[in-house]
Amino acid sequence: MKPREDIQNIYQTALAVFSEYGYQKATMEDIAGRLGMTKGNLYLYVKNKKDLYRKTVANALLCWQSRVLEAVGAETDVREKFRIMCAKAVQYLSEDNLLRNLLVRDPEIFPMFADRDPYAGINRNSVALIRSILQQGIDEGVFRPIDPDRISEVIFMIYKMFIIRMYIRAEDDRLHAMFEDTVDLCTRGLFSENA
Amino acid sequence: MKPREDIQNIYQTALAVFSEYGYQKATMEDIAGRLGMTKGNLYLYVKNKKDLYRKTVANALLCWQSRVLEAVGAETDVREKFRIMCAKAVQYLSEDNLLRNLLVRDPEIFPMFADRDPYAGINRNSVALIRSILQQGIDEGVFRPIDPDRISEVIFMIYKMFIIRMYIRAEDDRLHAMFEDTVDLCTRGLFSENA
DNA sequence: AAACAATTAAACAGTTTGTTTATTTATTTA
DNA sequence: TAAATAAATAAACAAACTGTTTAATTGTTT
Repeated sequence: MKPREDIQNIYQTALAVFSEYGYQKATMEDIAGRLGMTKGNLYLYVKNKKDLYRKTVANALLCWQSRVLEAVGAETDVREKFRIMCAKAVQYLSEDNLLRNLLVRDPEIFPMFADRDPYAGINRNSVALIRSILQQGIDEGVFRPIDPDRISEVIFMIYKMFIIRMYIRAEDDRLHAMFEDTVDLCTRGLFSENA
Repeated sequence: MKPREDIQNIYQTALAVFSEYGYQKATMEDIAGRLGMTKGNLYLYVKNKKDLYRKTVANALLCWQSRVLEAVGAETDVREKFRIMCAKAVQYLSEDNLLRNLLVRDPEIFPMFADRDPYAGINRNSVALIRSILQQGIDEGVFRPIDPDRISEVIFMIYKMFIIRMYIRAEDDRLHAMFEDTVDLCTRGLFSENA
């Protein structure tokens, strides 16, 4: 007979608790209580608190990422793919109060300058998505023949900078406008074609 | 030489911490840290944690109440006084994220049906304000000669019901409209004067 | 009814917290 | 400038809490 509790539900519930209280103040008893079980039972589903936290965060980042992937996949025009990717990445985060609040509480999840990125694997997937769109654009002759490896890292760095600014001050609408400006600048360039 | 820390600042800082984490998870070390002192020092300013919480809440309720009192005092027409009192009471709470969040975490602060009200003294002041406006209106012949003692309790009960509904679901705009409907119903009655 | 699975309740070691107090640092006074 | 006083920190302490494990109980399946 399989376990009665779904691990996805555990991650979602854990996310809510970690988001509200942060890693330190959230207790295994809090999470177990929200799940309607005792903390002893929770240990049958998860290794320990730190592992639960790490997996909870990873799960949330993956969900966010896969939503973007899905939105992009629905497009055919490579330029639209790029624009959709940029727009949805930001939109889906702004809609996810739990993940955003968690990022506020634990900025190390998504560091700007840290030596080591705890979720590097997941972020590499994001870079890979960017790279695949750039490559497709170049192959179709719709994008200029830039270095897709390097430029995908650059785009991810810029994107990350905006994400960090946005979740710190979610209500600053100027940031959204500036982000759109940046997408426009990257896609259409600065120079007028007639110059 | 007087204490270096202002008790009002302590209450305001404590409110922020209790609001964010709730009484249980908030620690004296959290509060002291926000104040830039050690928890040992904090005990020179406050008796103990429970006492600090009680006074912090009382202080927040008094601030809210005195802002309403001040807005009402600026009016001369008794009908406007009544409308302003109703409107500002709700508006000031909706603007106070810290107090509202604290009420969400600890509904016993402002109970609907509890046997005992922990802040009865402060709430009696609110009832007294309502009563004084009703009495002035009756004295001036502008209000119908209702029982000011009883009706002030009734108005406070209705007001409390709305407050509780509002801080539980702060984003439900229908409640604001319904509250205004209620104020209108109370002030102008249901029957048309021409009937 | 027995076996197995899932969960709870209890236990435990380590950590944290509320509170107090000894010590140190800062300020004032003579 | 030294002594006295005030304010704060650091350390201590008892109690409570927490992460984790395990014995006992309850639920389900065979």
